[in-house]
This record gives sequence, structure tokens and C-alpha cells, in this order.
Amino acid sequence: MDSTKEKNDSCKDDLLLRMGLNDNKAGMEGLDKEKINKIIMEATKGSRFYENELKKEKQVNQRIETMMQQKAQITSQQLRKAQLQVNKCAMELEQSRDLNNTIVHIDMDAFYAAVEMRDNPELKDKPIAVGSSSMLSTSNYRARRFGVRAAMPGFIAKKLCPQLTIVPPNFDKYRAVSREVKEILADYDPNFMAMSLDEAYLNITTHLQERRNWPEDKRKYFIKTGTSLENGKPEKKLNKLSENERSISPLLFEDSPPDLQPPENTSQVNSEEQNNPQSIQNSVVFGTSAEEVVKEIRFRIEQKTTLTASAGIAPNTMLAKVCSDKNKPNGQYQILPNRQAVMDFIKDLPIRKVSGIGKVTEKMLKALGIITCTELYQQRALLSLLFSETSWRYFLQISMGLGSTHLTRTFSEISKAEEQYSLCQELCSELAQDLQKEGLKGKTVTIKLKNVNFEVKTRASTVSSAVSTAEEIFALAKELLRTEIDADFPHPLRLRLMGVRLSSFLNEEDKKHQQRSIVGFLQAGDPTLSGTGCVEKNDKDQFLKPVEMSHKRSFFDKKRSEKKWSHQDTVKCETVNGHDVQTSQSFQVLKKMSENLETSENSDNNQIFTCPVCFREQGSISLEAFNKHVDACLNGPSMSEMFSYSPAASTKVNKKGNIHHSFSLCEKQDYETHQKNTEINSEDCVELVETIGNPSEVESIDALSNKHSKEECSSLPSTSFNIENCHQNFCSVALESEDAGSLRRQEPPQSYLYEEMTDQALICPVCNLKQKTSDLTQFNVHVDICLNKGIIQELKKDKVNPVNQPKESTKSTGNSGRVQKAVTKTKRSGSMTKYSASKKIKPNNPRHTLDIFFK
DNA sequence: CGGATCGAC
DNA sequence: CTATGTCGATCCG
Repeated sequence: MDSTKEKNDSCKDDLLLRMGLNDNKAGMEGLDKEKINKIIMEATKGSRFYENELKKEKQVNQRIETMMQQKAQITSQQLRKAQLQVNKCAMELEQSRDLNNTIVHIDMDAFYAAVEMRDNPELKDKPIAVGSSSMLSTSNYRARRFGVRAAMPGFIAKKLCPQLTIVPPNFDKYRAVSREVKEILADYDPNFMAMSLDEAYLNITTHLQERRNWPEDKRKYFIKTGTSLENGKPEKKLNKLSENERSISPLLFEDSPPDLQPPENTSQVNSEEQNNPQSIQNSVVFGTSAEEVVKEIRFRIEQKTTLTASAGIAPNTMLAKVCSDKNKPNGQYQILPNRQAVMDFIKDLPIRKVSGIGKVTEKMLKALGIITCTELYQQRALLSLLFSETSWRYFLQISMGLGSTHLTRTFSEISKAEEQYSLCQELCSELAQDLQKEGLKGKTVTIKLKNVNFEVKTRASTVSSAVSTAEEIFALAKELLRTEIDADFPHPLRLRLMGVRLSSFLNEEDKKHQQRSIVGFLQAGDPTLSGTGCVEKNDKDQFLKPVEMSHKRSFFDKKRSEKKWSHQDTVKCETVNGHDVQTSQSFQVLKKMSENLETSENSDNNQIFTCPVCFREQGSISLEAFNKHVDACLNGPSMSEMFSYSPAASTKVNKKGNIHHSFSLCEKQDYETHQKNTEINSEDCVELVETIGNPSEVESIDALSNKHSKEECSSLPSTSFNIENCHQNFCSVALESEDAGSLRRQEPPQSYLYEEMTDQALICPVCNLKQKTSDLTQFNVHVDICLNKGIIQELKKDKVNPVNQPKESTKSTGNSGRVQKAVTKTKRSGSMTKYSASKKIKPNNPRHTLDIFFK
């Protein structure tokens, strides 16, 4: 990729020279890394800042050391068990892989600096940075050659590059430009997610579908040179051209990596252009592929703002983000939506490139011999023993190339009562739909309000007869909302988030069949427990194994199977105020059962299984019988389907999982989080929630009150990550290499992912491993064994004390944390985080993330 | 629970 | 001339 970049760059230089517009003629100017580091070191050494850095570094080293000790104590037995468990998880993840979305990450190139250069021709040829002498937000590419980058103090930058011009930031201007860009983005995804002034994610899946039928003229754009001519500054125009050369000459759009050019379309320049010397007046037609769409977006951005953007196209946000970095500046890159392409891309990807993996994590993992995603995957079992659940699950996802496939709407302040009511109404109907899907009715309606100061209020009202329709719920919710609005009158409520919850569901007496899913859920874990609670046994309920992939399973079912391996007792009763005794009891039962699940599971020999191959339920049969069935199925005609089911099946599951029982639009929420919340909510079985922010407007993110300060003060580094240039590598790691090597060698003798992911070979649907044999029978034997070992028999975990795993389940941690936050107030982090590493990369951590309302 | 830490920008 | 930011989320005792 680097070579591609180089090529582009030299191409650009060439062109610039020919046009006499070269704005970076000094190809050789700048400093080498060694010099850069030396200067930084001199400027830094002895400062308090530096001392503190050293201290922090020691701490990290200490952490690594304890981690290594912990690792040394892990027995191969433990590792094997962990392996099975993690594989199970990997399998689930694999099945949930969703390649059906087209996610685009747009990233403006050196945004602040580019704006300044555009508006002030004098800066054009100079190395510049935006910021102050104490902190820089952005530098232009010219300055970067001197090692001047975002998040660097200006005075050090000056030492690196004495000619450097430091421009104070004009946030209003950036915001205005950002708005222009966002207007364009909204055409492709009205719900796009703006991460900051210069970055956004789009889900263009829908756009792509519609676009297929678009006539050519709808995809045709005229190349304007007018903007700069009209303002009567020819010189400026030239400057612009220099930045614009790629779009002015549409041929240069072809600079994307060759591997992704869909034959179908390449942007075509109208034929007249060829003969027309004034080709600059001509138009371009963009094709209908994702790549073409993104070219179009970038073209329009450049035409409108005279600024360039880079973009990444991929099936999920995590990948899209990495992609946008790849051909920066002014380039784009796509990962085609097939598993193979994803795996190829991931294979050698350094984990540090991934949003969410920072300096420290990188170092810790490096100590374990992990640098690339492949290695991350290979060490998954070990990681599950050394890191918290959130962390290792996150690692696992990364290593499999997974990420969010849906974008959440952003939330801007709503202070008009009218809007608040209509939002509330919207929520109520969404909630009602979910209720209908689950066939539930409830008696308590609760609204939750979070204001711009992050203070949260919940107000509930309970009625005697259960409600379920949107109208009924809204009638109650509206009154609650009105009370709150009136209470603050004449001041408006400045809301950041609103949620509507229904709880106190009817029990089976009243609503037998509606209740079934809950009953089933409660009973599912251990049939022997049924009846001990306040629910009666229902013979129809089935026990769904983790292997089970039935597209029919409801999210309760899903949750139920989840339960088995996440021993969490997430739900905090405090947050469930207002429930009647009955529901609270159910809730307790639920908890108990979930505790019992793990131990009880080994004993269930006669259960209803769902075949992972044909998806049919197999009735109440023994394990052996079930395995025979699977065996048969694998041998049968559905064999080929098995290897292609993943996306389709997962889609279904996803769709199901997507019932938005809890839906936060406040801030960014990703798919995992969303799912998580869905699950958690379903867990306590007593309420369904709808939370929502208002649909994003073009500018929504900017309007977020808490965003302002952030955007204004924060740097928006736009460079690609370049660790060598970090002015922060003061010390090097003490323990490492040999240790790391030996560590890896200790791994259990298993074959792992990447080979497996790369061809048609037989992949066990259970352990997810490629099987060496191509003999079907042998393969089936393996699957058989796997089913017995890994999945159906629940592992008894005797776990090592993980390095950072104080909590039972991070899932619950994350969530209860959020609850706390919601219920109390936002906690101000009082800590003075010292700035760490100058890296750009990735927006909010897709990790778990998320905010969401509610429990 | 609150201070420390991490990561993003 | 000095001089290294702010936020949210998570970890961890």
C-alpha cells in the first residue's frame, strides 16, 4: 500500500510540476525520523511532562510484567478450555457476520490546515499547523515532513521546523465548511454519523439500491471551475487547482487500488471533453457501484469546498475506518463485501491501525507476540485468560474483521416542546411495534429524560389495565412529559436523550400465549427449576443450544442461549422501579436460573436441539441422536449450503436481534452495543424500552452541546499513523522479544483461522476451524466431536485470575456502568490525561461502547 | 464508587 | 520568554 501511496504522490508531484503549480516542490525537504526524534527528545528531556511520561511508561511495563507472570501460571488445561470457549464465541461471531452493508468512512485531509490554506494563499506553499504554541490540532502535509503533527506542542514543532507557520484555529469556519460537507453526505445517508468536524461514517446500502435505477443524468456532475474564477482571484484558483487536480481531471479518479475496480463502472468523462480544450467545463458521470458513489462524494466535496477527502469503503465501520487511512490523502480504498476480501485485508493488518487499539494496548499485546490481526486471532484463547471479557471479545472481533454494520443516528439538543412530544410519540410507536412482536402488554409506562447536562430523570406511571398500542402508551408518556416540561417552565427542557419504557408485563394468567416467550426464557435454563418460580412450566418451551441457529428464535431465546456462558447478573433492580411484585419475582428467578445454567447444562441429555446445518429442530432426542442427525445433514444435500449460510443466516438472526427493544440514538452507538442492550433488556424480561434521539440533521453533531468544547479544543489529527514519528517514544520496552517468541510457541497445537478463511476447504461449523481433511466423513467425525466437546457440553470454567477482570462479566459491567451514569450524573473525569501519542486513526471505539440508555 | 488509565480527536 | 488538551469510557482497588 505504501508503494501505491508513493506512486500517487509522485504522480501528483509530476502533475503539479507540469502545471507549474507544485505546492510541494521540495520533495527532499523535511527531516528524517532520527533527526525528528532527536529534536523532540532534546526539547522534551527534563520537562515535567517527560518525567511524567517516564512514570507512565514504567507503569505500563509493570502491567506487562504482571501479565506475563499470569501467563506463566496458565496451565495447558486451562488454555484448552479457554480455547473451546473462545472458539464457541468465534463461531457465533462468524455466524453473525454481516456483509450486506456498505459502510463508508469519510475523512477530510488535514482538515483545519487545508481550510486555512484554501482561504489564505500565502500559506499555501508553507508548512503550517493549526493550533497554538502549546498544542497543535493539525498540520499540513508539508509540515508533516518535519515531523510536525497533530497533538504536538507548537513550540516543539517550531524546533522541528522553524519556518512553520502556526495559525490559530477558526472553529467557526471549520464548522461552516463541515456543514457544507455534511450536506453532501446527507444525500447518500441521511442518518450518517458525524464523528467530528472532519470525519463521518455513512451507510450507503440503501442509496446503492436506489441508485441502481438512476438514469445517468442523475449521476452526472459538471465540473466547476467557476467558484474560484468568480471570486476574481485567479491566483487562488490556481491554488485550488493544485489541490484539485484529481477531480479536475477525472482520469485521476482511477487511482484507486486496482483490486477493487468493479469492471462495471469507471467514472466517465463526457466524450466531448476529449476534444474540448476547455475540458474543465465538462461533466462527469459516476457509476452505480459503491466505489463510484464514494468517488462522487469526494468529487462533490472537492467541488463544493475545494478540499479533499479520503474515504474507506467496507462492510463495517471498523474496516471502513482503516480503509480510509490507506490511500490518504485524497484517495479511497474498498474492501469488497465478501469474507475472503475481508480476511485478506485483515491478515497482516497491524492491530494498532484499528480504532480502539492505542499505544498501551499495542504494547501489551506486543509483549505477547501480537502485532497483526492474524496473531491476535491465534492468541485468542490466551487473551481470554489475560484480559477482561470486553477486551478479549473486542480483540476477537477485530481479529475476525468484524465491526459495526449499522450507524446510529446522532442526537442533537431538542428544546422545543413540540418536537419533544413528537419524538415521544415516535418512540411510543416503535416501542409498540416491539411489544407486538413479543406479544406483550404492560401496565407501567416510564419516560426517561437526559438533559444537555447529562442529568437523567425517569418518570413513571402505572395504570390498572395493561397497554400495548402506541396510542395508549403515548397517552401516558405524554402526560409524564408534560409534567416535566411544565415543571421547568418557562425554561425549555434541553434534552439530549429520551426514552420510553413499558414494564410490569402481564403474567400468564392474563395473557397466556403472549407471555410464553418469557416463561420459556425463565424455564429454559434448567427444566428442573421450572415451577419453582412464579411461572408455570410450559412444555412447548424448548431449550435452545448455543449451537442453535434457528432463524425463528426470538431474542429471548437468543438471550437465553447467551446466558449460558455469560454468567452475569446484570440487571440492577433499582432501575426497575415500579415493577409489581410479580415481575420482580420473575426477575429473581431469572437470575437464579442464569446462575444455574452453567452447571446444569452438562446434564441435559434429552433436549430439543436445532441442527446447525439444516436449522430444523430435532425434537427431544439424545445428544448422540442429535449428532447423528447433524452428521446426516452434513452428508446430505445441504452440505454446500452450509458453507454459504453464514451471511444469510446471520442476517436473519441479526434482523431478529435487531428488534429495537432498546434503542439509543444519543451519541454513537454501534451494533454490538445495540445488541448488547437489546439483550440486557430482554434479560430482565420485565420491560421493553425505546430510547431515541432525534433523527440527525445535517449539523446535528455540531449542535451537541458537549461536542462543542471538544471539537474546539481537540486536535483533529489527520495524518496516518506513524509511530516512528511520535514524539513520544521515550523508552523502549524492556521485556520482549525472546519472551514473546517463546510465548507463542507455547500455544496449544491447533490450527487457526487464516488459512481456514482463505479457501473452500471444510470448515467446522462448530469450532470454526478449517479441517485438514477433505474427506467428508472424516470431517463429519470432527464436527461430531466438536459438537460434543466444545459446544453442547458447557465448559466448566476454572479460570485463571485475569489481569483485568475483576468483574464477572464485562457485559454487565459496561451496562451497569452506564446505568450508573444515567441514574446519577455524568461523571467528570477529573484526571489529567496526559496527551498520548500522535496518532490519528479511528473515531470512537467501536469496542463496546456506547451509551445507551438504560439498563 | 471514585481515581486512574486508555483512546480518540 | 514559557510551554504538552479535553472528552468519554473503562478499569480497578
